[in-house]
Amino acid sequence: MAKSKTDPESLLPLTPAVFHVLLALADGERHGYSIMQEVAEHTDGQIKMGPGTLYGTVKRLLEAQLIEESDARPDAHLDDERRRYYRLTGVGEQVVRAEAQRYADIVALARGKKLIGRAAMLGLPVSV
Amino acid sequence: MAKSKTDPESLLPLTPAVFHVLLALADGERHGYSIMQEVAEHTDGQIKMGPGTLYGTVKRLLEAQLIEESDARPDAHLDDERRRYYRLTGVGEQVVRAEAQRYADIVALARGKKLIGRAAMLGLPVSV
DNA sequence: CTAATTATATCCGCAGCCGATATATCCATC
DNA sequence: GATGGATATATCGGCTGCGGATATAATTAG
Repeated sequence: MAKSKTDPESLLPLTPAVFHVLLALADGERHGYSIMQEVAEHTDGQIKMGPGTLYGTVKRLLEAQLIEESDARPDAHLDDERRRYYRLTGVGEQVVRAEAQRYADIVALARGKKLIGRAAMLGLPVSV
Repeated sequence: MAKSKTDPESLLPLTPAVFHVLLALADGERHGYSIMQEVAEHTDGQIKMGPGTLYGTVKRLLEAQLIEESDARPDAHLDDERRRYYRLTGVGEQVVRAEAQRYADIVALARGKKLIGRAAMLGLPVSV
């Protein structure tokens, strides 16, 4: 019995842009601009998400209730009023977990076909 | 110095459809229809690539010279004249390796954020 | 005070996914 | 040997959404 529209599995696969945004939010609240930076950082600058992609994606994620805006603000002297902070909802976390698992399955498949080595899958430096 | 247009890294990230096709060809020649079947099989039926996606993608991959048509035919009694077999080119293999590595990096990141466990990354069954 | 950076937001061209549709062959069954 | 369903390839067009360009304004650095 599918739980109506909030069934995590039914939302897969995510578009890469959506996945990257959810992934950036997986370890805590962030504002839009810092999501862009985090994505660029974690992909070594290979993927640079432009503002059109980011804010469009955020809008759709809010509508789908995978993320929600937070009203928590940092200390006044660190704050920037322009910022809008977002966090994962419960469903959002389930979805990003499910998608991460799907990615892991694909990586396992690629490993089975000898396209990459074991170290690569562990995300460890080769010599460990 | 980038090697003109055939620099593998510059083609990343691949669209999911392109990646799935290259992945299906990674362990040998296949014809179009069997690529569809392999994708459906390896994703547990979650992803079903329709003919529009498949043949459009194959066409673009041929133009980009990531795959090429093979004229090798199986034994006559196993053959089906309608089939068209494809295989990865050298560049195609480099590209699918690079993309698989990129996926592995993302999975490693997801693991760092505790979204999935270690077993999941190894592609092992999670002790049920 | 000025300029660059930070930060959010919208618009729109374009790529490409994906279901619908078409066509033809292969093969099992009657 | 006819009939039907599965196999196999191919094209078309709607639609989603990515992503660069553009706009605006507050913040920070110099």
